[in-house]
Amino acid sequence: MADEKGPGHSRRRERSRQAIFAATRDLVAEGPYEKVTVEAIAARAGVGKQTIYRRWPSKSSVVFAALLALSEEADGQPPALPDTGDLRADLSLVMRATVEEFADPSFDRLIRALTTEIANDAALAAEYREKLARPLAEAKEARLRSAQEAGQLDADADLGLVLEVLYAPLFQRWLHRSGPLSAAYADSLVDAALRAFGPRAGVKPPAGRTAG
Amino acid sequence: MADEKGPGHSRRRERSRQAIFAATRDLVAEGPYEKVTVEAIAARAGVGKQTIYRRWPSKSSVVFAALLALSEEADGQPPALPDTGDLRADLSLVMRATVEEFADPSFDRLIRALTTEIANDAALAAEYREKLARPLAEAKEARLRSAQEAGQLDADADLGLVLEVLYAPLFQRWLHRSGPLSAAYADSLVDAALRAFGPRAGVKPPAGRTAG
Amino acid sequence: MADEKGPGHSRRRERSRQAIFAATRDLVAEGPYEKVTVEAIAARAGVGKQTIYRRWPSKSSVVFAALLALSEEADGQPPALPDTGDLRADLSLVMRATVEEFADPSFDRLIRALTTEIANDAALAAEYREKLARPLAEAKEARLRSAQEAGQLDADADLGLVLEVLYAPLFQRWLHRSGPLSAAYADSLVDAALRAFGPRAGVKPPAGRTAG
Amino acid sequence: MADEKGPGHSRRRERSRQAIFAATRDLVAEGPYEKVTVEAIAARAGVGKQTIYRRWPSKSSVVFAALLALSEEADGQPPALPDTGDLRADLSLVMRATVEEFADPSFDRLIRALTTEIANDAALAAEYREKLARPLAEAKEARLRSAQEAGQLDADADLGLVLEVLYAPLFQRWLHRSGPLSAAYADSLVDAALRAFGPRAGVKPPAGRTAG
DNA sequence: TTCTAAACGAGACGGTACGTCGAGTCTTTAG
DNA sequence: CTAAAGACTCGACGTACCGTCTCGTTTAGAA
Repeated sequence: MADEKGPGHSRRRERSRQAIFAATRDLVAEGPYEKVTVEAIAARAGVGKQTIYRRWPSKSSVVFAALLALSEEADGQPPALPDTGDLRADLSLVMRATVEEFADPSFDRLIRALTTEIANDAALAAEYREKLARPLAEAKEARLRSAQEAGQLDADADLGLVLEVLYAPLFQRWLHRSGPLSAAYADSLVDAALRAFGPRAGVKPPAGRTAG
Repeated sequence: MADEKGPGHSRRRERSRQAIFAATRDLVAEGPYEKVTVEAIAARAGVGKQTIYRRWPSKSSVVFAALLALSEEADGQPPALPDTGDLRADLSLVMRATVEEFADPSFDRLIRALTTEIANDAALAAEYREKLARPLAEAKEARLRSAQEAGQLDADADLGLVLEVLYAPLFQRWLHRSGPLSAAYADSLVDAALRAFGPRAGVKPPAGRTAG
Repeated sequence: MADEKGPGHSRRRERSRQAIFAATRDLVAEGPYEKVTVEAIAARAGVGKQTIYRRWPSKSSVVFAALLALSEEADGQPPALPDTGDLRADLSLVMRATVEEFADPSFDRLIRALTTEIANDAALAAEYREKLARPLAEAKEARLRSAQEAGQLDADADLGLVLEVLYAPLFQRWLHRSGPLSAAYADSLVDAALRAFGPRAGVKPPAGRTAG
Repeated sequence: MADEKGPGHSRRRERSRQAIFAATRDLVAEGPYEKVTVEAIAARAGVGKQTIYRRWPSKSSVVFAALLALSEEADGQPPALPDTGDLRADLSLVMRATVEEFADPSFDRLIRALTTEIANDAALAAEYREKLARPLAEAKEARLRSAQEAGQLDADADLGLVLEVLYAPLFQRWLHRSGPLSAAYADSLVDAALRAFGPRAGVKPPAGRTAG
């Protein structure tokens, strides 16, 4: 599964790989996306263009791989969300953190680049879902499942849908710059989600709570 | 209201304008977005490149203008949503229609191009919100307000937020191809929105409905 | 002979004609020839492009006409060369004057432009010969004929050839910048021509000089 | 002597260089000079435009280099003129050959293009003198010097001037199309030059002929 | 003096070529 | 035997002019 190159050119290989990723990330974070060219990446990484094309088929792929690696570095362990038992508080915390991430210009540019590449390339989109979106979604769903089991969410709730109702409005506002991204906005989305998917009073009492 | 070009080779001007828009739309709808070049547009429109650059500063602008014009043609009158009095049914209808639009490959490519251009150009994004998104949002909010007045939505509901909860998940699924866009999905979003923003049972009974 | 325009918008016509010529000459004299464009001429002359194209078929023609007009202005009367009776002195004077003309940067650029246009356009070349070169050559030949009759040139000398031997080396040096254009050089050409075409000693004694 | 490019993709480089030169020469020889565009050269050579611009700064330079290369190919050895001992005959031969060259339409266009480029670009003119004109002039002067030593030319004659008197009239007639280029014309130039620069009878008897 | 028709200035138009840039490929040389 | 270096083909970029084509606007002469 690992790279496991027979001889030991591994060192060099890995060094240039990291240099390419770093250069890519810096360029994306720094400036306008049209300045992110393969030539600029190669130059900044101190690498030949062919060393890039040997490994990735297109600029999109490099950018994508660089951002993917970014999140993989951070995630030695799978991402986990806080679980204090207070679903509303935990969700609010996470949503507010997301809002703040989007406010960082570097992060903004990084994600905007990623989104742009993904939007027009179905293969990349699939890889994105597999390697980035899904693990994150699973971590989030885990927290929701815990809440569901604790009767804080409707037993029938589709947890994927809950996540969409929470995050998609945030994402869309950010992408289209169609409104302010504030803590209050984050909370209002948490409120809406909890109203939509919270326990339905009197109708479906949480399992195992029969003896009120 | 009309073009009313004071002086002008108005005929020619308008003809080439339409040709440019048509060519742009065709190219975007037909094929991969990287084939949509200013040269291709000019060639297909039977127009000099300069005629394009004289009017728009960038490819983004032309594409945007072409799609904008598309919607302006359709909208002699402001868009209006069905209002049968049955909010759930009306929303379901509209959401299902949206789902179907996204299923059309031409429309898909059109909107994907628009989204991509907008994502990386704040000025274009502003124009998009002003000229395309807002009128549509207002029409939708009008329908929701009618429902609110009829007590089918909570009186305190932020109608913009309701729209986001309805549409953003749909949009995100489509953009990221992260799940099927089906009628059932549309309905589940309507359900969620109505649970989140429907009248709060027993708390705020709809005005004037005391005598059931 | 004259333009014989049916009606007579002559004043305006003539004004713009002069403006075009002046603008053309200024542009040619000022700067690099590639900056001499029809658009630049029209702009500087305060004239529409069509006013130029209505009268001349190409940039070459305008430039040519402008320079032609320049020499026609000067030449109310046909050009005449000094005839003091001393052929060597007269030729030296004229050749030295030519050398000095070529030293003037404006004149240099003017003639260089003219030469360039003429070299690649046989029709223009014909017009040049007819309207500019021939009258000048005839004036010069007249002076030579006078000398011939005075026995200062061989009676059989081809006067056209004499002029070529005098002027062509000068012209070529100037065109190719292949050597200094000096008064001494002018004189050495006069010497050579006189040696080549002067009276052949003892063979054909000048008429009427029998009694030395 | 060789290009000696430190590193080098020499094979490819040389192949494309030759292709560019061939294409340029063909285009110049074939047709009107305004059809000789960098794009046309690149297309015909099967080469990217950038490969041309990487090596030469302007169309002029390419054309010049192509024609220069043409003459360098021919001249493995330095050019030499016939020396039969009979100066008049040798000059007549060479001048007549020149006249015939100018009669060839391809050669005519080639030289006309070269002349045009050179006339308006002092740097190119310098290179032309250095690399094309001078070697040729030196070969011709060598022949004249031989004649001078044999007493067939005046000992004081400026050989450069002799060449100018011989060739400049020919060149000018050709450039301006101001008269027929014939064998007779060539001979009349030889006659004139020999009269102008031949031994001055009785004044300076040729060296080494003391014992007349 | 008013009317009429040409020529006019202005400048947009369909084009061609410019010279530059970047994508992705290919080749050479150094390590 | 891989990687840096960088030249290569290709094709789009955005600009400059070409020569053509309307547009109103003078303007001079005829009515």
